[in-house]
Amino acid sequence: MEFEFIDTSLGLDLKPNPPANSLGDFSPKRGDCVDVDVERKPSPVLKEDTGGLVEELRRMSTENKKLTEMLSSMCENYNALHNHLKELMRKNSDHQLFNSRKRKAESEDNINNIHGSSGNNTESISSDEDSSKKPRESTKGKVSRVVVKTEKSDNSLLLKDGYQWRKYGQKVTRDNPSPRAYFKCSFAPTCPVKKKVQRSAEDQSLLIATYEGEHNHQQPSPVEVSLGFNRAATPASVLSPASMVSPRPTVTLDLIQPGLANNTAKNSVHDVKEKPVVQQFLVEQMASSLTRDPSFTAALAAAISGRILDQTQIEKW
DNA sequence: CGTTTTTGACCAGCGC
DNA sequence: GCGCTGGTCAAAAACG
Repeated sequence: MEFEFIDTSLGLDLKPNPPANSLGDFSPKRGDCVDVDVERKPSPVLKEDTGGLVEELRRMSTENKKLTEMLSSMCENYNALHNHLKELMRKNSDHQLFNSRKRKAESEDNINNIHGSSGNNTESISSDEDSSKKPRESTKGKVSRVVVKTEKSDNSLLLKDGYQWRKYGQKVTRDNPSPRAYFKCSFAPTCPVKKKVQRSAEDQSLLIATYEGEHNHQQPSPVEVSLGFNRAATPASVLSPASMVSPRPTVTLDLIQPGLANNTAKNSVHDVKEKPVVQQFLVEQMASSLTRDPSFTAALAAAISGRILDQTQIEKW
């Protein structure tokens, strides 16, 4: 599985005939705006026919500029969020609290919490308060807990983390009124990894996922996930398939930056295994919220149609 | 029609 | 041994 960037594009090719200047660097410049020179002299023959078109072109050009400004504003917000995220992750790595609250002589062995936090969706390290497990479970592989902040309205216990899970049980536990869901990794038949997901008793918006064992296979690629390898994903958390379908280089967020998950140099862009799940959550959440925003999609559609129209007009001239 | 989810039943560990 | 509890199984239902 080799991908360096998480493609959050909406799967829309904004450039029927892509110019040299690509949007790929996610830093929109004023120059990206299609500044159609509507003042340039049309031929006398076309003058009458194109009067209305020129008017429309002018309007679309204005609209285009407006959209570019919106995009710039969005980029600024994104950068601010990104910085905030980095700040939070740095704090989290400083506050790795491992509680030794354990029942009886049960010696906890494999608690590996290497997940960070993100702006909207928050994953954080937590003590293993669930260690009141049967001895047979403590002999299994690694146990890690992830806390994910979800929307209040999202009541599902389904959690998209890049793997394919099959739910095999649900139980209401004594210490928490919220039911606990049990999942097995179903991407590989022999994968022993299990996951328990339960809402926090204190904060219903927090989903606590407990992972047991290690995957004996690679993480499914986004394409595989989009093709239905992750059907357990809830509609509220799943990324719009449109963002996965475009093979062309569109707007791409490079969220994988050294030191984002931990500060070691080995956490390079190419090291997919080290990539924390949280980054996918963040990207998916951002893309999801964007695609769910009717005003954004409407503006996007207007921009696309404007560009296409611009393109055809330029070609005609 | 194959896969996934739901849900009641069952099992095993633990405390009394 | 009994009851409680967490975890798993498996048949039925739901879904795509």
